[in-house]
Amino acid sequence: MSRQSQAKAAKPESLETALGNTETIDFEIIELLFFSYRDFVSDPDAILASSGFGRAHHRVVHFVNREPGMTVADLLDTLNITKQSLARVLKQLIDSGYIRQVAGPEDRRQRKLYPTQAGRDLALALAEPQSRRIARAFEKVPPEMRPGVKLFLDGMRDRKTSEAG
Amino acid sequence: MSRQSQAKAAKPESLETALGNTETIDFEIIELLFFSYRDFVSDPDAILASSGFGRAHHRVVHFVNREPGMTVADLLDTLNITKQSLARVLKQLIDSGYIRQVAGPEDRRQRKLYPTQAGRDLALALAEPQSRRIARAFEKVPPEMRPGVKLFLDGMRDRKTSEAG
DNA sequence: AAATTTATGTCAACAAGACTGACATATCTT
DNA sequence: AAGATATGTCAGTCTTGTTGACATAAATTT
Repeated sequence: MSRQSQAKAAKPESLETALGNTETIDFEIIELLFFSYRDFVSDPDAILASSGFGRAHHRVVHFVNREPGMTVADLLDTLNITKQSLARVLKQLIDSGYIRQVAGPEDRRQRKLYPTQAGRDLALALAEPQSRRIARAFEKVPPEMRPGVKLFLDGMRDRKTSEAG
Repeated sequence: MSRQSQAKAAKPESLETALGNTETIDFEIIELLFFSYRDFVSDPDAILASSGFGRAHHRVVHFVNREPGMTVADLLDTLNITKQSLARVLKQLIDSGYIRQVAGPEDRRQRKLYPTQAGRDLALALAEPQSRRIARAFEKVPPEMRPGVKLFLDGMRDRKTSEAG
């Protein structure tokens, strides 16, 4: 935290002065992440708008499709939201026939989640434009550099401290 | 809304069946984008929580720092939100002394936006953990693949149809 | 000069999706 | 039998997005 800039009180807030550590900060990638994510979620948003669902529903349908049989607790861990937040959208998806619950065979307190056919259809419809966008973006990357994208994105995730945390 | 699933009443919804086009859809990158962005914004969120600001304030402070002198209209184009949404957070940032406005020298209707020293400090404090996360992620990418990341992220953006749209 | 357009601000109402806190129920574990 | 765990639910709050309507000042057009 070297805020040396405040020390030199000579100029009274010169307008054009930039940040001190500008050189060391990767503003460009920060912005690219913002813009790319903003546009990445805009595709499904348009589809969801017509069905009365939102982004939260999208996430639930996506992950239940990706891992059929996952429990409510699994989903909470994945989404990093509270159970009250999840409950609202999950209930709507169950009532609308996109997802159904089955009591766990071992532990009957658990509710294992499965997509219905409508749920699979919806997940696919939402993933399609996103996948097309990803394919388009990869076309601009030289083939030998493409594996780096996945490595980078994976490296951006928090490392799971499985427990003891 | 083709709810064909109800038509074929043969199988009573086999539980484990996955999506039809699973092969053609890049679910892996879709998820990596979700997880990486989720964790990417968690760093500044923690800092913002203590100052009473939110993500919306972060974006404004960031872009005004990146392009001092930008107008309100510029900011609206960048953020893709309504002026009423922007007004709320912008007013708070001005009242709190993080951003100030100057009437445009050519067009005096415009309000050119500049960060104060506090605004620059805040932008830097928020960018630092994000930049460190990005640096960590790049370490896992072979150097010759690194330029591909920027190309990919840029390719994910919507193409500006400057006007005529 | 008058009319219109543009840039910005503001009031009011609403919605999605996150949060906290409290409490209920069924089931598993000790 | 007692306690812990997985899930559900009620109720209220906050942030951040939306729409619609209207106000003001300054620039542009007629």
